[in-house]
Amino acid sequence: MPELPEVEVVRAGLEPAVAGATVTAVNVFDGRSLRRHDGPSEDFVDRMTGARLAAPRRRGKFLWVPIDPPGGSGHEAEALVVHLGMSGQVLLREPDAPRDRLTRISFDIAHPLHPVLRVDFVDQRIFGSMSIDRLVESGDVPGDLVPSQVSHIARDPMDRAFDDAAFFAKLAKRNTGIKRALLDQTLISGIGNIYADEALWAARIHYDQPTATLSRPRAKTLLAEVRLVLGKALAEGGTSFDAQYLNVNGESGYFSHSLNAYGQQGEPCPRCGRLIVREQFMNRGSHFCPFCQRIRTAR
DNA sequence: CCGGACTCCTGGTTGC
DNA sequence: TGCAACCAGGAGTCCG
Repeated sequence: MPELPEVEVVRAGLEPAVAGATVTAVNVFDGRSLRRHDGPSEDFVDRMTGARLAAPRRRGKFLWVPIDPPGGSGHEAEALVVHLGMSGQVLLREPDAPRDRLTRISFDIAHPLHPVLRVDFVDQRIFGSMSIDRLVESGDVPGDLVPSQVSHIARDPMDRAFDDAAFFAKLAKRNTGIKRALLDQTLISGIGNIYADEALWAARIHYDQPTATLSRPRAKTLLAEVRLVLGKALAEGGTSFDAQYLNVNGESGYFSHSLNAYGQQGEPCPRCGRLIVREQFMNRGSHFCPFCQRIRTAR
């Protein structure tokens, strides 16, 4: 599932292609991908056609491209918001390249510095979406704008303005399990099931350890491991990235060959050799080492 | 505030 | 071989 590293790879790859480009045509093949757009498909097409695109931005798993609509000034700031959901991909293609069967939305873009390109939004399961949204003040950093539908999403741990101390304080006040907290995008964003399991394994913390009983040093270790695992994935996603084609979902985008816990049930724990277990938790799988990762009770 | 259930959805895999 | 059931889960909403 696309998590922070995969979305960041898309953002970075998209940037040189779309920043400064103009949308010359929009095709909506499946309106269900506009579920989060406030208006019909025609409205989306009308407002995107002719729009000038700025450099894409990201918070957590949300991606957006600020747009300058053809109308010009007087209009409030807007952005094309992209969420990849479970299976979304953004592909940059030559204008005449064949389309993926599961392409839901497609844009033709013209750029003053390079040839016309096509941007395809491919999404098998349609949990992802595109929408036009207005930009609002993020609230903590003046002048920092985010789409209104992203305003409740916390900053992600790779964000310079992420406040470690505030995160630890909120964590301590929560009355819940640590994995639930890691997956709560309003507390810390960008982490999904894969990297949650990986970071918890690295920090030797059980997924259901109550947040209130997690000592400050262990919480610090966990946040450091979160950043480490996201950073590694980012580096690997970056190396396999081909400037011509952005591929989000493919196995290549994930550093599946370096997973220690996720999907490793039945395999020996790389640290202690005991078998990794998979348990059902929060309607999904939780993978962990039952020896390295035990719930610690406060004494 | 918290957690569980439910919704969106389809391709690939499993099981009979 | 054929087909149906099952599984994957990000995020929002609703309810107890």
